[in-house]
This record gives sequence, C-alpha cells and structure tokens, in this order.
Amino acid sequence: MSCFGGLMEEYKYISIDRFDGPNLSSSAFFLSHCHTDHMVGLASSKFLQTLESGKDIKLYVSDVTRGLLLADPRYVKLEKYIASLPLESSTIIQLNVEADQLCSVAVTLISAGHCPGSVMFLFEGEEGNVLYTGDFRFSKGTAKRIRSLHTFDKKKKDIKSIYVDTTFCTPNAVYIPSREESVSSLMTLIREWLAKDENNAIKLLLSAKYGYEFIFHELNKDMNCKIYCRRRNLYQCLKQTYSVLTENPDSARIFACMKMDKLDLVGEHLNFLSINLSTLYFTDQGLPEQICERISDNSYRYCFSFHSSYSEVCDFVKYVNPNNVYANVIPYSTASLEQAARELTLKCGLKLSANPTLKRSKYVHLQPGKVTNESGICKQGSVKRARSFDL
DNA sequence: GCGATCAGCT
DNA sequence: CACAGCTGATCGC
Repeated sequence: MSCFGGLMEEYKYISIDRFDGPNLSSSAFFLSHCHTDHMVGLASSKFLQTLESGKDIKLYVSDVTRGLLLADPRYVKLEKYIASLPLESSTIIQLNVEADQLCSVAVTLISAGHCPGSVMFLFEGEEGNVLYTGDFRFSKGTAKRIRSLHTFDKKKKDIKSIYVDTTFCTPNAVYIPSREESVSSLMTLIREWLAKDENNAIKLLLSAKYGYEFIFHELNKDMNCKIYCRRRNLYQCLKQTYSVLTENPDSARIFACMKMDKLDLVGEHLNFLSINLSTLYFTDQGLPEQICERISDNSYRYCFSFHSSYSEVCDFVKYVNPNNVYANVIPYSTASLEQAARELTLKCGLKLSANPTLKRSKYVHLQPGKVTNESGICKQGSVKRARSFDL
C-alpha cells in the first residue's frame, strides 16, 4: 500500500500518484497505474479545478492507463487534461512553475509489469536523473534489458535517486513464485476440478481491480472458455483481455470476483471451488516453493504476486545503483519508510552520497487516504518523513 | 439529492 | 492474511 506523499526531493513542482493536499500546487501530475492507493484525490473536484486553472496543467499517463481511466465514469471529466506518453521514449515537458518561470524536464515511461498500463517514471533534467518505480514486478535480470536506463553507448545512466516499491522488502518475502509458476500450478488444480463433474465451477477471489489478466489469458487458452468478470466493461481499451471475459454468468465455469463482492446471484446450482489469490507471507520455516495452501475440501489459497519479491527488488536496485534510496511502501513488520529504505540500501550493498540537504527534508509521506487538512497531517498521527539513508 | 469522506470488512 | 477495493453510514452543501 503506497505511502508516497506525491512529492519527490527533486523536481518539486510535479506530483506523482497523489492528487490532494499540498500536491494541488504542482504544475504537472503523473499517475503510474490505476490502483486506488495511487489515485487519492484523482476524482475530487479540487483536483479538477487545479487542471481547469488555465495554466496548462496536465495528467501524464501511459496509453493503457488513459484507456482504463476513461472507461470509468469518475474520470471521464479529466479527459481534456490527460496526456498519454509513449513507453521507452523520452518526452520533454515544459512547465509553468511560477508566474513567469518556465522549467523543463524529460520523462520516460518504463513498463512496470505490475498491472495493465503500469509504468515507472524516469525524470531527467537539472535536478539529475530520478527514477520513480511506482509498483512493479520485474524478474531477475530485467533491468539490464531496459533501454532507457542506458545511454546511447549502452552504459548505465547515473541515477541520483530512486523511489522504490518496497512492498515485499521483508525477510519473509525474499522469494515469491513467478506468475508463471503460480499460474501453471493453479491451472492443474482448476483442470482437475472442472473435469470431475460438469457442475463443478471455480471462484477466483481477487483483491485488486487490475493485475490478474495474465491468469485470465492462460485459463482461456488452456480451458478454451471465457472467464466471468462483472467489470468486463473496464477492459474495453484492452481488446485481448476483453475478448477472454464474459459478463454472462450462465455461459461461464470460471468466475473472477472481488473478495467483497456478493456473488449470490451467480451460479447457485454450481459446485464451487474457491481459490483465494493472495500473496502468502513466507515464513522462515516455510518452503520457498510453496504456492498453494488447502484450506478445506473446496477452498484453496494461492500465491500470486504483482509486486517483486525482496530479492527481485534488490536485483533491480543494485543494477540501477542509485545515490539515494527512498521507500514508497512500509513493508509488513517494518516500522517506517526510513527503515525500509535503510534495510534495502544495506541489503543491496549501496554506497550512498552524503547529501546534507536530505537531512533537512520536509517532504511528508502520507498514509493513503488519511489526509485531513492542508498541512498534510494524517488523522491517525502517522506522518512519515521521507529521507534517504546516508552511510 | 449529490458528492465527499470514513469505518468496517474482506 | 496484509498485493487493494467495495459497501454503507454520515456529513455538508
């Protein structure tokens, strides 16, 4: 769950993944992907007023994110102000920072492998090269294949700061099965259950709106059937996914449902096997290859993650070799963003630059959805100060 | 009656 | 179990 407050130490005139409070003074906005903890304030009238101020303020997103936003009535009114940027190609953005002060920054979108449309943002300009990862899932070795992290002569770019998805930066999540491993095992179970009886059906319990599309596609290929999804209409911009889903429960044997959705209307005559897709927290005693857990005869829990494991995050951060590391997420069993950044830094064996300005950081990182006043104080008193770790 | 916000739940 | 999101209550306009 993102705790990023929206503002970075560098490029203070832009906001990313937060659209409320102090962020409303920003001159440009970036949305990394369509999960609600990254969209706080996006549907608010205050944010719309900011865009309508006539200062040419835009919301920059990937093409797919734009399509997903516009499929949701809450965001249609933002349409005029949404600018989609291409992947892996640097775009120079001019910004009206103050009344007569122009600033420019080059931004590159990097596909983040978290959910449809998800991207990282690489900013390059006077404040140095800064990488905001958003949420991501990269397997080991992905970083060296990302062109925009390299110069034309294939040398690594110098990265001043990285703002990292530290969701699973905890010793319990050093290893998480790949999506392929998860889905392959999942399909065996589903195949067997469906073959047993023609009234047998599958209920996939999901906890996020987007991020499970890989499963839908693999199941569709393997079982040659469409997957029921109440929210199929949100996928209109993704023809492939749209085509493997159905809104008609009568024709389906596999039902993808949000955990809190009431499914009472669907398939009363069917004999359901429930599969809860969640990311297990692997304990020190747990077997790393453990993917599923049987809860009862007709209920399983399966590990499926759209965030990188701790070792995948380390592999990426080591490769990028930044001077400063900031955490965007407080991992389970970790006290603070600072601790998360410190531990990640140590684990990656990074040598950080001593930068005195960072010690005076006033940039608050917030718990999502808890802003109650203009000064950005959380209701629960959980204001987090962002700071990189100086060795 | 509407939108915004929040507690509670999964 | 903890990846994020929905429902329903309440408040203010």
